[in-house]
Amino acid sequence: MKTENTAPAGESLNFIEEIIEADLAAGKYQSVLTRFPPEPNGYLHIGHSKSICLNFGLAQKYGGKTNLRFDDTNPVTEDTEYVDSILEDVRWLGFEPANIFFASDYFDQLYDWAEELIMKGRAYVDFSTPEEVAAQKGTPTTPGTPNKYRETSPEENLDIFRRMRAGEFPDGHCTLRAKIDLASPNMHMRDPYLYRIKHAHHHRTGDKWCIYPMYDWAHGQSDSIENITHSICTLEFIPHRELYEWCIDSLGIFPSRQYEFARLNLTYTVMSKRKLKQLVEEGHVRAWDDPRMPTIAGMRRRGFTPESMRDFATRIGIAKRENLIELSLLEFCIREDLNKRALRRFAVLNPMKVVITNFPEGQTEWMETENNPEDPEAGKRPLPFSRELWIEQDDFMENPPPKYFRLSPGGMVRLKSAFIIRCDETVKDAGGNVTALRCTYFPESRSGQDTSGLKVQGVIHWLSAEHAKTAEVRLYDRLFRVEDPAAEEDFKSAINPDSLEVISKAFVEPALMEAGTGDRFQFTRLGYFCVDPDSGSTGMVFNRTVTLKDTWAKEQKK
RNA sequence: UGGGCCAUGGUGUAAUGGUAACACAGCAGAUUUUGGUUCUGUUAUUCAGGGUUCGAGUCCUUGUGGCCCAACCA
Repeated sequence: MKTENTAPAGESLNFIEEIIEADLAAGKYQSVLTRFPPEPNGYLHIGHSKSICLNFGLAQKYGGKTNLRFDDTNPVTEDTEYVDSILEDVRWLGFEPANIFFASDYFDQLYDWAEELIMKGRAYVDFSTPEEVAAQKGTPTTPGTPNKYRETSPEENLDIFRRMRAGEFPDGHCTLRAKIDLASPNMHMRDPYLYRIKHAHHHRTGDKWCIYPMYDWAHGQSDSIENITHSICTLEFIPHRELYEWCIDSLGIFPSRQYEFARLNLTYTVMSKRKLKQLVEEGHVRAWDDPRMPTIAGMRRRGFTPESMRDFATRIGIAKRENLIELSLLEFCIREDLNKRALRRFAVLNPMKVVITNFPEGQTEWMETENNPEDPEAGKRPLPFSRELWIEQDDFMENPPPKYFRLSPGGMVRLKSAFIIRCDETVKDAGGNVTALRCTYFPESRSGQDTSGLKVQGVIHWLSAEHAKTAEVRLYDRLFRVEDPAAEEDFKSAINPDSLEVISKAFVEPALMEAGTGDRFQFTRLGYFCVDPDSGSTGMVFNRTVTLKDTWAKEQKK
């Protein structure tokens, strides 16, 4: 019993919570309104999960609300498939948006504001090519130079802009640019693009528009329209903040404010949508929801729980420092969650036949074993024991090293929840490989009523060969061989060729055949597994979510 | 070489001028019919120099290092 009495340490806040509490204390806002603004051009990944947990978590903590807003200003890369998956993923994580909006809901308003800006003399239509504009922008160390379009009158600009909207010009013919400061040390303030011409079909507005607003012209105003108080994004948007505020100030609208935190990086993982998309499209993984992918859909299929992902998000914290989180923390989170909840089942992945020579043929004796030692309420289940069994190949060694607790010639081991057996004889094939074991069991060593007086160090799992069913089991390993694949010259060269191992004929308890898609189990001594949606009439398929901690394997590597 | 952001154990995150802590990882041990779980112990931290102060991880200053910014992407 601990008697130490530490002072009631005040809860520590992350820097965004500090800002919010200061704003609330100052009466700046009555309540907190955040938003999660994904672009529907790919699937959400665990980095987005960090952002979702932050935005929704802040709102929950301070009695506010969070909108889901699809940032759909670029019709050529966006698709409703992604809209659907994003909404599903947000809800699966356990959050319900207060509103579901689209930046495209605001296209009319955004357009009107652009005309307003033109009439104020703060925007102009530019017919320069992208190359010309780049040259005119200068470099970070040299100021840009204005071109003739910068001096076009508001009236003429308005006329041309309206013709842009009317579809008079082809793609790329001209753009609308803000007239700010070509000498600004912030490159984003050197007359940024506001609108570009794209004769493209939009997933929501159809063919209504042939000009589309750029991110910088859409995002801050969208926040403002929704009265977002704290607009939270990642570090790379810091240079955009000045422009974000310029737009809002120029229009005199609700002053949403932007704050930036460091995105999540995970060891042995890539986290950019572009790279993830590449993995999918080039077939390095099967799909966006491949269980090896760090996408929310992939992790769900892999067997992660929403609870474990939220727990992970809180444990990694929020700060402005670049970070690279160790995968072991994620594994800890899912193991901790599943250890308490997952029912135990026996499965033998790499089978070795064991014949109990002193057990009668054709006879079955029923054992009983707990469903979850961490949860007595989970109850017990019967387990059939018979003359021929399957055990794991790893649980037998002909020439064992010191401290090997499992079965070896002449050695004894306990079959969990059943009997102690002794290995009397090995059966070998022509190549000298051990193919089966002939063992003796000790009837008086029955689990729970052991009067044998025998002591063994090892306990292994097993399955009655007569009763076992077969299933496919997919074992996953990290997708990359190096800690930071994104730092490689070519990240794909770091792909782990052994990230998937398929065991097409593993043995499992009969009870497992009734499991439904997504059900999670601990295969005793092996790891956590869940039922893959590929399961069906042709058989059950299990995905390994994560192994159990294995201090013996670690010892072996030394 | 313009501007911006950042710097605390191996990895993250706290400490809000007053004993550098928590988690993961590591190591050692106890318990265990999962080499799991649980429990105990333990290793290891303020980028560098200067300054202010009774006292600096924190404030000032000069460096150093890392990251970001010149897409008709977000």
